[in-house]
Amino acid sequence: MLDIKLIRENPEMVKAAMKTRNKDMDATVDEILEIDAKRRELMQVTDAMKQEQNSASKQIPQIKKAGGDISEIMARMNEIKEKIKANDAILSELDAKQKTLIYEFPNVPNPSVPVGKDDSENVEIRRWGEPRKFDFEAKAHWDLGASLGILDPETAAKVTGTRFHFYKGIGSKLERAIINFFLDTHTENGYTEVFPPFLVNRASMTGTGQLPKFEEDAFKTTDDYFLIPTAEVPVTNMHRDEILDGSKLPIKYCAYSACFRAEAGSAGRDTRGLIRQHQFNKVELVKFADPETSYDELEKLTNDAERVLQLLGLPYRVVCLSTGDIGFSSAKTYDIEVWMPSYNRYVEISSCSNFEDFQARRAAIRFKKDAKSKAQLVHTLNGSGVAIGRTTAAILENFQNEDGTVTIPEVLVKYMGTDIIK
RNA sequence: GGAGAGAUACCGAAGUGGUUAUAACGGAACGGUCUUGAAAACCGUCGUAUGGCAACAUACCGUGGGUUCGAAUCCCACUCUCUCCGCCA
Repeated sequence: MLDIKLIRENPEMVKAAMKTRNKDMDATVDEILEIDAKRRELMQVTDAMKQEQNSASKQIPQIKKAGGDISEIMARMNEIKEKIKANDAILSELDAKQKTLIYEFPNVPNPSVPVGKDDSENVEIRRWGEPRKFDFEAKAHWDLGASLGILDPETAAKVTGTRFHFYKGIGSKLERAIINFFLDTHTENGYTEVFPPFLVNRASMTGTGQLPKFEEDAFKTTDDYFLIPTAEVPVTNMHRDEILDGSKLPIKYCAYSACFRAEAGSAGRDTRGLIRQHQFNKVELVKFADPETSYDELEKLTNDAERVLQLLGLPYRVVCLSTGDIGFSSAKTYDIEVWMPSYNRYVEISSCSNFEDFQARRAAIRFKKDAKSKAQLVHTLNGSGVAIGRTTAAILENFQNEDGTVTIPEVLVKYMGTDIIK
């Protein structure tokens, strides 16, 4: 969430920033400011009454002890008591209203983000590898999955529903091999591996920005636990309400998790294959960084995610999302897109973002530069490193052979115990 | 699932209706004295948020309500943690 002081002091800047996101938030900004002014005014009046109440409460026992008359003071206290109660009720109402508005208010994009109306104005930063030219008719991964007997959406549809998969045999092993390869690569690169809970509470979902605005996108259990849409949620919230040691920054985690997404509003899109599932696997990278270096850390994090694709030999490109396409909580996002022959285009496989202090303010994640300095908000970053299901799809499609077999990338052979799927 | 104990600041912990909750006491941390240096000892400092130009004020004892002129303390509800028993991958 944004700092109320930022909105208070730079309302026009905030309004303009929201317009670059194609969001006219002028009325909301004005409403927030109006509530803020009312709140502060009432707060001053009420605090003064509380002050009177506090000092009177100290005098009462002394007057009583001295045998004085307290009836007059008591009458005044009774009067004040009611007023304070009434004011506090209004104040908490104003607070709640303001909180709702601010919690549902998007982040301000970083000035380096290209201004654009939607994904068509994202800016390509670099490409790696060459999309393969097939001298035979290349199959989509769902067809390969069926012919090789390793992907089974039909049984999953019976057991659960659409947008779920059974992986079978060597296919299941491939998914597992990719997870292990990614975790090994990132831990060798200085990330601490964590295995998080896949269910989190409401406070955690609020901390990273999924709630309250996007509740319909989340799966919720009967006990008010939410299935995580990404490991970003449990891992970032590990340090919720904490003050971190500045000398330990940046803190870097990698985590495997299953991810659960309702995919509300994407009916009819990517209905075949592994691209858009209600449950998918992902290895996530999360960083807690000093604000002074967080944008360097974003570049490094993106490179770290790219590295696993390079090692696999999968062609990809990196795009910087325009203001019209970046997510609610993000200040800047790079998407990594892998070449997917069946789509004949690059498809998102990772999203690397700097949230600046947007999540840290919600989740109260701070750090002290050293023992003497005041606690300040950290910058949080994360990126997929990378999505597993889409990697499986990309491997099947990019490394397929004319006879319907699939060649396993060199780096995965030791995890697979074979160099071919047939 | 049954029984019990607990939640106070960075950590431990005292406080059971007012008159020291910034909060006793101990430790950690920070500054200093001493020392060639370190340790020890001694002295000092050592919460957060909000509002206010400031002086300062207010709020915060797991969370939310209630009683009271006044609540960490009394009442109600809830959450979480720990111990024992049962069950269980």
